[in-house]
Amino acid sequence: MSWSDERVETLKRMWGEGQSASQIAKELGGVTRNAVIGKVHRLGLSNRNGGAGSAGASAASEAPASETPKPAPKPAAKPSKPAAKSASAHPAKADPAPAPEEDKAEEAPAAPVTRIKPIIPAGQPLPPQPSTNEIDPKALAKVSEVEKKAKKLSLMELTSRTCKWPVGDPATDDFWFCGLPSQAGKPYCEAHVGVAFQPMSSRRDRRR
DNA sequence: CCCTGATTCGC
DNA sequence: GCGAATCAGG
Repeated sequence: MSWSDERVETLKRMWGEGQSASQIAKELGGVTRNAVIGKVHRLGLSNRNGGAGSAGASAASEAPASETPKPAPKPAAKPSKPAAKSASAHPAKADPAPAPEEDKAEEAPAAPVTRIKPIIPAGQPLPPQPSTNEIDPKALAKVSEVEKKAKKLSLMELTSRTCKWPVGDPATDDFWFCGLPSQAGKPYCEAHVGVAFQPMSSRRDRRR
């Protein structure tokens, strides 16, 4: 397999979308993630800058970017999920979130999305915006989505790499663990890691 | 343990 | 130029 123009294009696109090298390799087929990474480097787009031509030119100091101009209002999320405290306090409460349909440019088989979630106000292109953070709304939305396809594992079915996020009330029959694949040493899947580890900022105190 | 990207170096 | 092996995190 060689790096045909098309393949390189796909590589660039996916890399730009923030896809991991292994994902790209899998998509392209016939190459390993090493090959992908190697190519990425050779193309000089190892860093996620690439974009905006402006190659070379001054490369002295980087803008500190004190504040990201994000006009996106915060739709008072409804976080009932507990934030991992010190080293105890396990979350054990789940509220019947409506599970909004989050749709990306991924393969969406047949998702009758009737309700669109206008998180982004301005109707601009909105390319793969890295977004500094802003996990709250998104993370919560993802959790809701995730809980829909959670494997609902029982305690004994949990393995080293299954998400151990508890859902439901342990006192009822409606209790299970997420069970989705956790990634690295973390006890939770990506989505739950997102809510478990709050930036320690955000709502100082909750209204109650 | 699983994953990530980064780098090296023989080809 | 290519990519497996290796390195260095998480």
